[in-house]
Amino acid sequence: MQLKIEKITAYCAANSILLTNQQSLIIKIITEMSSPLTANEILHELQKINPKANRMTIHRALEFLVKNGLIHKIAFNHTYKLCSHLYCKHDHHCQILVCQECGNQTEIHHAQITEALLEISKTYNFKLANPVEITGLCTKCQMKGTL
Amino acid sequence: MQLKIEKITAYCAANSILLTNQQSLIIKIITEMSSPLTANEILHELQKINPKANRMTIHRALEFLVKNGLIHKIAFNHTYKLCSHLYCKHDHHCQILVCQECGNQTEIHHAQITEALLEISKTYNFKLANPVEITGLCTKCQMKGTL
DNA sequence: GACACTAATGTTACAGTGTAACATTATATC
DNA sequence: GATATAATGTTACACTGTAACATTAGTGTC
Repeated sequence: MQLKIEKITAYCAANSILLTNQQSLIIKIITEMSSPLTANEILHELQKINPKANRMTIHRALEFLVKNGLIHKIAFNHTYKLCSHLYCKHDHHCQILVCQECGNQTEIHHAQITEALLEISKTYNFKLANPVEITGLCTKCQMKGTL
Repeated sequence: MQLKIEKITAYCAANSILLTNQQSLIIKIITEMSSPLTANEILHELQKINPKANRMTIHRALEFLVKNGLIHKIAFNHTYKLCSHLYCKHDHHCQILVCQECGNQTEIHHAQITEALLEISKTYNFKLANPVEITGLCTKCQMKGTL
């Protein structure tokens, strides 16, 4: 965990990103939680430290963090998670397998898809954002369905 | 336009999907609009015909239509659009380029990505849903950004 | 047709996500 | 310290979606 925080600090320094206290707190909350969090969940955590915090606090910070590439927003279930660029070697493109049932997310970096995406980007003159969300059913939830 | 409606009817017949009047109206609204609609936009259209219609009406119908493969829900900007299976030859997998700025959507069927997705599905035992949303900036909005 | 049963729809109330507009507080710069 | 700028707090709002229950419409059985 400490490792992740250190990498975030290093990343910010390297990209001259200045985090305020509140922004640091929020990214710390996201880092420390094992699963992706919704804005509300982050808010509840933050309010334990800063009772004045409210929705705006969260959304402004999240917008900032997303814009600076520190976290991903997963549109499918409105969750936010640490961007893996910060603690793995993969560089640019990532894909996230999102389970429609349980919301579980698996971040992958698949060369074949990445390559295809780059081709699409050229063909359609479409500037790719990250990550690509691939929705479906995880192994567990497929099993549940057949019970 | 008429063509699309006919294909929908044929698809429903072939898959023994029975649409109620209201469901038919809603899919007609989605079909007739050129761009993907939000639930609210569909509601406003529907209320012109059925003033009693409300949010529940829409969401129940949309859920039904999504489940039966007639329409896609685009999580990124909460819009619904006709599923292209109904009027094109492509069979299973489709990808949608969603512009983060203007919301414009381009549906594509890219063999390379489809192939990669099938591989991922096997590797991770992940049952794919449709479509894959690829977010980014469309050509127009890239231009705007540089002005 | 009367009845029961089921599915669809209407109604009300709520929770969650996100933004706009403006007020206040911190922070930096001179 | 005065001033400008950025961040945060506050209030109010719009939109998306669901839960729970009431009502209506449709279907089959007798």
